[in-house]
Amino acid sequence: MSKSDFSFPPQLRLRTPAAYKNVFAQPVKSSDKYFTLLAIRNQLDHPRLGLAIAKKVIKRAVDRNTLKRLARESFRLRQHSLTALDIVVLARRDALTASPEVLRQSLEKHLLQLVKRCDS
RNA sequence: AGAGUUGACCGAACAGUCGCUGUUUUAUCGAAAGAUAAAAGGGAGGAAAGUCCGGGCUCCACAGGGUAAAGUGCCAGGUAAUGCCUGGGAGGCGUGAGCCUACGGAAAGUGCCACAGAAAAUAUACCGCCGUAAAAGUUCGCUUUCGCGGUAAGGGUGAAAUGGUGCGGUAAGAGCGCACCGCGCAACGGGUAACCGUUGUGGCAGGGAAAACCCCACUUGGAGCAAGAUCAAAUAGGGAAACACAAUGCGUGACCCGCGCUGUUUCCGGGUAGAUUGCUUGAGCCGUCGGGUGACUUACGGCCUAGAUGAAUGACUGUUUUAAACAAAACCCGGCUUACAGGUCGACUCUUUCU
RNA sequence: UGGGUUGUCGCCAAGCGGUAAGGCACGGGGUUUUGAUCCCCGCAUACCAAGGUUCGAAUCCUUGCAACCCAG
Repeated sequence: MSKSDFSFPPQLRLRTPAAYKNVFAQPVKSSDKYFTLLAIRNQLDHPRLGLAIAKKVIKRAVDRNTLKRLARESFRLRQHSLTALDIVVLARRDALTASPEVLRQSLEKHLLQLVKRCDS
């Protein structure tokens, strides 16, 4: 966390299947009817974000992209309050019908909760 | 003014802040590969969709031929190619502009047409109609019954019944004859052709269905960028190329004929995870002048217009006819089909009114 | 992204152009002291959708919509 800006370079993303597998193995969970977030502590000095928006759950490509953007934006603006965590965001079916404002609040809440739980 | 027909186009715009992703330039670090920073400039569609067709590209197979299978189906042209497009013909719909059509062959063959009906395709004879032998009855006109023969006008069935209408003709009838229409054949004329017109002639024979099998003509090798290529930890063992070639057996990507293998010589790596590449300059776009009825196209000039890889276009604020539809590239093109708020322009038709 | 398969009552399913079997479930009745079993009756409700071919389509053709499988 050397930078003080809100950028979102490739280092802050999960990039390999192995990294995803690691998160899915023994995660700390936080979920509601819109999203399920999984997290695990990593060995780096910054958080990383992964997205798993299933085609089976969200049918249309436009909706999938919209949800991904929401999740990235939320992560980007919150990254300084997050510790060294690998986070994966899973979408659920109800996220399709919810408004962007509700989804954003949901994501913020989950991120804060994950930080609290991983610390404890 | 109203109601339509048709061709083409747009697909919220602008400004600011914070972010994402390629490209170029500069600077710093570095032996290099490259990394970081700054600036400039680029960054989803008309359908990017469905994957219904056609190609490019790549690998496999491949002398070539035959069979099968699949597709297409009026004619001509366009095109890289097509099941697409254009023009023409024929049939149908609409007052019209215009629109629609899987539109070859049913006398090459096989099969099918339930129920009903006499008969569903070699026509047949149930009720009728007509003639007539015999018998019975008789008011001597004829009637009835049962046979035989003729007939396809009428009846009823059915989705569909073996040319239609009229006149003649006949015992009753019948293309039996005639006229018109329809159909077939031939000649001539027009047209590249599909086809059209005119004349003559036959004398009516064989309904439907080929999106039943099929016949005829034409087309098609198989798989797909997760194709494939390069570098290359691990692991297992040989692998590759060239030349020659008889039999058996084996293999062979629809099948068969066919084809390949074994022997000799030469060379040395192999290929999983992963990385790089394929990856965007292309049957490209725009314009002008010619050619063509048109689809399209010759020549010339100009332009570079996404290339990601857990996968980029977003968020916030402000203004404007206001809360902006359908919808997201993943190798690339040409079509088709389907979805779509709202809007712009051109051409044409009909109705009403006015001049 | 590419390749392929399938859609028939609430569920499982048969159906080879001629008016949609069967089983389970469900409802009613009978048998039984009661229940199960068994028997009888019913189930107004089903061919994924829209066009086309045909006299007639669940079946043939075209287009679309869903669901599922495979490669990775």
